[in-house]
Amino acid sequence: MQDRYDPKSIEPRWQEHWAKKDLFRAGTRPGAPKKYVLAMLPYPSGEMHMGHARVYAITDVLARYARKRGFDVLHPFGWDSFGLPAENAAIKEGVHPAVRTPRNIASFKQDVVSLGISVDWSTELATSDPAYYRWNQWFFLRMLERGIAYRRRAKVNFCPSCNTVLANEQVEEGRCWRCGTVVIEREIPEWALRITAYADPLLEGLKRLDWPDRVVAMQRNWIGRSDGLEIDFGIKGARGKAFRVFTTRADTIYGATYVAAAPDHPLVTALAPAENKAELQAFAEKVRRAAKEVGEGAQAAEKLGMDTGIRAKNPFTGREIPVWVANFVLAGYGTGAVMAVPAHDQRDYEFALKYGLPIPPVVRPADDSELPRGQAFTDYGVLFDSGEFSGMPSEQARLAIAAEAQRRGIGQPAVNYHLRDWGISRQRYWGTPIPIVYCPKDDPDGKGIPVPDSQLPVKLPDIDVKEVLTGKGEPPLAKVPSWVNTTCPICGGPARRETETMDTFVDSAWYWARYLDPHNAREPFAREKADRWLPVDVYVGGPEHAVLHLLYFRFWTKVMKELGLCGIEEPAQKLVTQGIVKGRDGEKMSKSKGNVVSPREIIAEFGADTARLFILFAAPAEKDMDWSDEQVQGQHRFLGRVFRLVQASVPKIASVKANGAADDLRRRTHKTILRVTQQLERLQFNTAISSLMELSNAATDWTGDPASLRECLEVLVQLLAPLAPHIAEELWRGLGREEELALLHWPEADPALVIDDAYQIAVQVNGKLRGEVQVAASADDAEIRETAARDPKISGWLQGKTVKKVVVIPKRLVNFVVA
RNA sequence: GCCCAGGUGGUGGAACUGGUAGACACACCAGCUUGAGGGGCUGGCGCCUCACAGCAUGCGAGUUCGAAUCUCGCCCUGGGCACCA
Repeated sequence: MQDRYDPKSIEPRWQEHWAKKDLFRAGTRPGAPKKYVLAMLPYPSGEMHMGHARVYAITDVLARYARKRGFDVLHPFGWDSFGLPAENAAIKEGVHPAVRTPRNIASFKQDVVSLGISVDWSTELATSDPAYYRWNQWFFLRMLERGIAYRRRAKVNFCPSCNTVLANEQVEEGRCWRCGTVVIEREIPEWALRITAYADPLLEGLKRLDWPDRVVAMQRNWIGRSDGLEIDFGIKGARGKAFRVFTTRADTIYGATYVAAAPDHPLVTALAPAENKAELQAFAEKVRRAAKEVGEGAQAAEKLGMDTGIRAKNPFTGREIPVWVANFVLAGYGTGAVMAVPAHDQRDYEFALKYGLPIPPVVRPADDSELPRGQAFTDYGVLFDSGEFSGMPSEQARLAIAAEAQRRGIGQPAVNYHLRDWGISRQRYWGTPIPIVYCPKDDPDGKGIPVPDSQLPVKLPDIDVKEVLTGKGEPPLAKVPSWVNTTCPICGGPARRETETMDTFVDSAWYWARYLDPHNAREPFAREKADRWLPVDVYVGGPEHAVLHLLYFRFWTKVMKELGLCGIEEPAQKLVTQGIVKGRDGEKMSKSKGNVVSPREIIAEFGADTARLFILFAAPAEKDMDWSDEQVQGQHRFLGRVFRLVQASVPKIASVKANGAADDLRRRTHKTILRVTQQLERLQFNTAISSLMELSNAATDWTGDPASLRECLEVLVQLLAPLAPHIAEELWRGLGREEELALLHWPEADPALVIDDAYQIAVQVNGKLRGEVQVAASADDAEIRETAARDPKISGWLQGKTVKKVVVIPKRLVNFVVA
């Protein structure tokens, strides 16, 4: 043991020891229960940042703790190495992504190692490796066979800066999630995955997960299921034609005074009187342009509309009502047309007010209060002026009216979702090629012909970076004729490859399953391994993925189950979303603010153990935290104190043997085992560290039996091991122990020592604290009451009063209620 | 507007299923240590008080012997969604 706490010399030594002995390899305890601890797949930037350090500190404590609890632990690592940053850097600097990426990985990996993270590196994978992405292609082909993957021509979100299409989930307030550029709408053919077919299972599965409420709520909102009725509003002078509308408030149908359709609704274009057509077209064009320009804050836009001249019939009142086009009706949701009930829908109300349309109320509040003035009454209530349904409560009327519509054959129950299918085509180079070819002979419509499995992987071609990665024009792969031009798998004639690549969220949708079997060349992973290791027990990562990655990876799991690859419905049982680490100024760390604190710098200065302890101590895992240099030093001082404590104690305790004394220090020691165990189980790392500080303080003050001190220090080091593993190893050997600390079984609390034989209990008079008394654990209520009443401080408060009631809570308090 | 999370000392944060609010740290103050540059040790530290008492967990009610914790109403902060019919 060295004479001074010097992490710089201790830490690399133990990191080397762990690696040499291969201590963190999964699958080495076949009979033991498994634990799969997973950190979200990082993009390999050249250097780890504090957010990463926080994630890995958390997963590492859990992995190390689980190993010491006897679990067979899988704590894997890999790289999300496809993606835009590498490609953009290539455009700027001319360095091929395939050159830059391995350099970045090596550098990042060194950071992970130097933080002391107990990774099983035999699992390591990189998504840009053809051995990995061939299985993306394989999954795509399986989905194609099942109709889950399909080609569509749709309006898509296009980021002009990233020069690519984005999925719905990748647009935030009308802007690109990555670069913040306002997204524009384009109509481009693309490949999409039918995630909407899984909307209900995705919704259902949320109920059984141990995930943070906010993430569950976000997913639920994102999926956005709404239950309602689709019903036809017949059109005057057009027999058999009708505006089909979707409503969740069928109970208000007697108040529907007009139909509002999306400006480009096909029936409007088809049926509007000739004299209105030009104007309608101009209106539609105007709305389209506004939508494009505004992008965000769309609700602020003024409601605009135009009477189409078409007349429809309200199927319940039988009255003729006008059909308007309105800028607030979305072509892509529901049926692209709504029945407008101005008295009971705020949007319809504002619109009706503006254009002078009637606003007849048909639902009144259930409590007989007045209908609100100047706005719509949108709550459920009781129907009136609604024919045979008058007097019915809304909840009931919704169903009754739907049933009647169904009976008359003009409507049926319908469900709508906010969730859209996942468009995965990207007009970029550094991603998985979509395994499709187009043959003019066998595929004249350009639907796409799947590349046969035997030809997978379709590898990315090597390219001249300057020529191909220009950031402009058609997709980069289209500029590589030698790659684009291929032969048709059906006729063998000339054909062209699909030149777009897959969204990188495909890569991260299933990497966690590939970790189980990263070198399997026959299948994505073996079923038996899936059965052993899945689902992930604890998944740790940033909350920013609440509706991106975390939705896609749930979807992918359901598909994998359908394909028989695994038996699980949900990929991760427990999710921890760690808070962000802010800079010294309390602002989010960013290069432009110049407030970035790098883990490298902290490890170099104070060591990995200090960095880990600080990160874990500063705040509960899910909360944001501010960087504080003072607190970092505090943790460094704590480790220094523990180091000196052990060092100074060694001569005193070297030769003592345990003697089973039940003194204060031993009690404390065993209570601490119990508490820290519970705290780690609950992921309360900050209080676990406080408990260790308390124990260390108690040991420092101890002047009693050296045997108790020895046990205390050994336990202290054991409990510290998952949190600050390097110093723990060093001290463990310093105490003369030779076992592999990282695998050595977690200490157990002696039940006899965690129960005290006397307690300090609080004494209250009328609920106010008036004193404390010491009572034996064996004392019954009457004895406790007596002892408390006799206490001089208390008796003063009781003097001359009548005791009406006494509440005794064993081990805690006595409360005298007096008058 | 809707949905989530959260408001506790100078600061980060503790407080088991309602039971001694402020653990553990940081900062600060006083003292000790004559190798003062992020060193070690001892003590103090919610507010108001010399003390006793009193007041304190965003605000206001309520339930209870007893509320940071439960209920209702409001305010504020952070995050998400947002013309979704």
